[in-house]
Amino acid sequence: MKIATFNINGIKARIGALTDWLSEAQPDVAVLQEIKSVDEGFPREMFEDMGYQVETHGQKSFNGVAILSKLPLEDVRRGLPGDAGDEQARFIEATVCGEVPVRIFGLYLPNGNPAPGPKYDYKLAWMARLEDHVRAALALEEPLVVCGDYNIIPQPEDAARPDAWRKDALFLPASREAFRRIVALGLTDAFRATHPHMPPSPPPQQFSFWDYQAGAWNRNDGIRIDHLLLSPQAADLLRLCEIDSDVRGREKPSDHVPVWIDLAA
DNA sequence: ATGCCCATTTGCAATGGA
Repeated sequence: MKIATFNINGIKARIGALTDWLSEAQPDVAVLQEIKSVDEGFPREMFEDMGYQVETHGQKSFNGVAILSKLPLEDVRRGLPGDAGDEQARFIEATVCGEVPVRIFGLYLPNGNPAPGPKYDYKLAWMARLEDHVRAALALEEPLVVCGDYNIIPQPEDAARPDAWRKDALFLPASREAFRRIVALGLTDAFRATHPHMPPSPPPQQFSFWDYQAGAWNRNDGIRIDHLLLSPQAADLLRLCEIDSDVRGREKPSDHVPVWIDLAA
């Protein structure tokens, strides 16, 4: 089962790039962030015609998440529990009914800049809610994939220029601590698990985001902020995790690229 | 040190992104 996460930065602007990538990559499940569309505005028929079931949780102009799946989806839920007053569309979950059922959490974690400030407080509060929700899901001891745009640079090796991010909400110590607390519940970073750091020959750096500005892509000035975290039962099925970096060099690209796993399920 | 670019908006300048 191939499961991909992809921040598309606007569905209207990305219809061509997304359908091209889906056609060639053929993921069973595509978890999307920043659709920047209300549910009624999402071109669902286009993806249904490609064989996908389409579940969206959108809002006007900003944010918005979706799950496209070639396998049946069950128990679709929208919104991150823990704050009934939170109106930002940043979370969707569903169970993919393959040979082995896999629960998928699709998230678009708040950016949090500028830090400190109310936006940063919202980011940390959102992460605390995510931690609670993941803890409860892990208690079921089933295959679970918690994936999306985390807006977190976990380690210095996940940025081309880590010093440039020291005071940014994506790399502040409190942000990374909150991320580590979630991982420490018992999740495995699929990319790190399949691309282990083995000094003195570390693997080449790979990123999932390059800013549109200042020729970041051409200079490979990127960061790795899109992650797939796996429960132990999902990690047991992990075969492969790769980043489709070449997508960033195409026409009208998103500033993020797809990251995907292959599970033996 | 600052801005660079891109997407969206009951749009034509402002906001959010990271």
